[in-house]
This record gives sequence, C-alpha cells and structure tokens, in this order.
Amino acid sequence: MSLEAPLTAPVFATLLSLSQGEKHGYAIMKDARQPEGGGIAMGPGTLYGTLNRLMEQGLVVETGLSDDQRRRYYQLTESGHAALTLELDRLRAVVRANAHFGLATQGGPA
Amino acid sequence: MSLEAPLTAPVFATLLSLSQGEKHGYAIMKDARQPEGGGIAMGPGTLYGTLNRLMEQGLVVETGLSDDQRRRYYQLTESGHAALTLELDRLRAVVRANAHFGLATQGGPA
DNA sequence: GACGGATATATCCACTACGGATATATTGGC
DNA sequence: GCCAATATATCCGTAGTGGATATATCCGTC
Repeated sequence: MSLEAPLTAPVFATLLSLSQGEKHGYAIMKDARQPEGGGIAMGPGTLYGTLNRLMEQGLVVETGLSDDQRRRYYQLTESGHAALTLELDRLRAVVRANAHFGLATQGGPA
Repeated sequence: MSLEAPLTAPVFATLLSLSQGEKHGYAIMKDARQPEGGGIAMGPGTLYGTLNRLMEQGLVVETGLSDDQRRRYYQLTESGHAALTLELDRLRAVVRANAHFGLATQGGPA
C-alpha cells in the first residue's frame, strides 16, 4: 500500500514539513500552519494519528529523542520522499492546467 | 459554513470540472480522471455524495435535466467559484514555495 | 519563587465523508 | 440481439480527521 491516491491535507503537510529534514511533532504542526506548508491547522489528534499511520506505511521513521527527551524526531524514508514527489507533481499539473483561472486584478505584463 | 479549510480531492475535482461550465455527473467523473482535473478516480458513491453535499452548502446548484432526461446538470454558484479560487490560490502558494523540490529527470531546458 | 503561557507528546472518541458494491435503465456499436 | 459504455441512485463499512482531554516541562516575569 504505497499511497498512490491523492494525499490528504494532513499527510501532505506532514511529508512536506519533513522534506526539509528531521523534525519533531510540534514543529510539524507549526510548519503546516504556514502557507508554504499547506496552510492547514492540525490538532494533536490529527498530527500523531497521521505520523503513526505514515510510520506503519513506511513513509516516515522515528530517528530518536532529543537530549532532554522532550522531543521525538521523525524523518522521511525514500518511499516518503517518492510519495511527496508524486503528489507535488500531481499538484503542479493541476495548477499549471488552471493557470488561467481566477486571474483578477493581478499584475503581470499588460 | 463556507468550506474554508483545504478542500478534499473529490470536492476540489468536482468544483474544478464545473468551473468549465455546466456539467452532468458522469462528465465530472471523467474530468476528474484527467491529470488537469485532479487525476483522481471517483466512484458514483463519492461523486453523488459530494454533489449533494456541495448543493447543501450552496457551492453548486442543479440547473435541470437534459431533453432526454438522462442527464442531470450542475453548475457552480458564486460561493463555489470563490471556494475554488481560494483553494487554487492555496495550492499555487504551496507549489511555488516548493518549486525546488523533486527536480529529478524531468525534461525542460538543459 | 510562584504563576501562567508556550512547548511537547499522548490518547480517546464522535462524526464525516470517502469509496466500493450493488442496482437499474438507456444508448450505441458490432 | 448482445455487450459495453453511459448515466444516475443508494447503501454501508471504514478510515481518517479533529476536538477534547491529560500530562509534563520550560521560560519569562512579576
């Protein structure tokens, strides 16, 4: 089960955050709130549920605890990276194909 | 309840298809399979469930039946158009911010 | 030094919506 | 005439979201 279908928003945001390198849960949550990270609000239930599922599926691995053992770090696997690449390509295709849409009072060449 | 959060794939694909003009259910289903339409496979359960929900939410309206009454046509409302615009903007931001990611063996200028 | 808010993780559960199965009728090609 | 594709409709299992709740620590500040 390699997650071929479109990724759900929490899954996508999680993978996207981890694509920047090792992260702990709380950091992922904050990343997801940023527009570049998906702009979605994940509560702890969604976050840890998503992380556990992604680990079961082998897209993410836990790499260890911080020195003070407060933080639990996660990392993308190759499969995780591949899944994210696939999804980003899908989104790029959609965005490109609908570039014309919703062009209100935007700048650009007159 | 105006659907501010990220749209699910079926909802997004449905709105996107209808953004091209009036469509009937089966046509939406086929549109969604195209890469530009989201590249997702919607079964009838998902399709009609989604359409009904979108109508309840006022994002889509039914405009009538075809002459032979086999087809049931749907159209975006202004809210539907707005929701789609919002979602496309969100996706554009994500895609733009991650333009660097996954530049594998893609074509383009060497 | 006590208080409170942010950091950080964990678990539970209700509810929604997805998605596959099933059903039915009609159209069009072979 | 037959079968696949078109076209819609409904049911229901299930997954996943997301809010609530709980707990502990860190840090600034009063």
